[in-house]
Amino acid sequence: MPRRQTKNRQLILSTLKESGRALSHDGLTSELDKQVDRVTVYRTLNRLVEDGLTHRIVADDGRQYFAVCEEGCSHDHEAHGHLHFRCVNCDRVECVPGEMRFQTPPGYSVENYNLVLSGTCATCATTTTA
Amino acid sequence: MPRRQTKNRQLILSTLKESGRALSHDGLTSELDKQVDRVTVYRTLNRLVEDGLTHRIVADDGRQYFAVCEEGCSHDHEAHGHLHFRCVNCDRVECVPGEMRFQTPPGYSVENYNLVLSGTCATCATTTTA
DNA sequence: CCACAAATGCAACACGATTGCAGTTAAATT
DNA sequence: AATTTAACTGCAATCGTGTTGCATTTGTGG
Repeated sequence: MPRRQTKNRQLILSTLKESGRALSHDGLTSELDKQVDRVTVYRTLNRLVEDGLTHRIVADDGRQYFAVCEEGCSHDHEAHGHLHFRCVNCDRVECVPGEMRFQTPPGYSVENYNLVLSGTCATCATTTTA
Repeated sequence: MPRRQTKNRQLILSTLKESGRALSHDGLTSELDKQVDRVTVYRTLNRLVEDGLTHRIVADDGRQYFAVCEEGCSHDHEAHGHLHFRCVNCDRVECVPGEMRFQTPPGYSVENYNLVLSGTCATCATTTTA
């Protein structure tokens, strides 16, 4: 039961890669010109995450965003320690440089990170009157 | 249009306080013995967050959890910089001591934090055979 | 005590995400 | 190259979390 190299899989992966940021299903399908079924997109993304080619970010709006794992991404599978920023105005999600330090209580094992900052990005700050 | 001190509000707040951790709507209503309407719980929690008495955590499962603001919680409103840990087994959410350092790109303004680690808590690690 | 707006409860809705299943297709095997 | 088989697709239906509209109830300030 190996994985297949389908058109959709490649299309979705390359779209994510080209975008250079994290896309929601929504944002992804709109870039895909709606040629792929909604469910297929969901399933394909889940497979990509399983395969370690993509990582999943659950943002503070409760939605999932997906981004390709950049080179040198030493973290395994679904676990990613880097920070993300989500603009509440344009809903774009990007990585932000940074690190975090924490002390997990004894006996606890951390398997996944989900670190999302939200606010206004530079583009929206200058564009909007607010 | 001031806020009212209703039975539900006090009940929910005290339940949260007694629990000592962050509860989901689900977990909250089950502790409430189902005497309060679902929607009322949602709305009451949102009000408590607005009033700064409670803070909202969107965990990596996409669900919202609520916890009372402990004393000395200097962060304002909905913004909270502390880390949370969610056990994937029992779904409990707790605060974990720690700090984080990050450099927001110039022009970006951070208004909210959402930092959730997930994994297995000490209790579940010893209880389950896994 | 009374008026008025806040809070409640019910129903209905919105939306993200998943599941079941029949039909399609990549890819391994001969 | 034809065959076979399991992965993948697409459609419909479903689930779960959270919200909204509206009539009714209930605090609370004057």
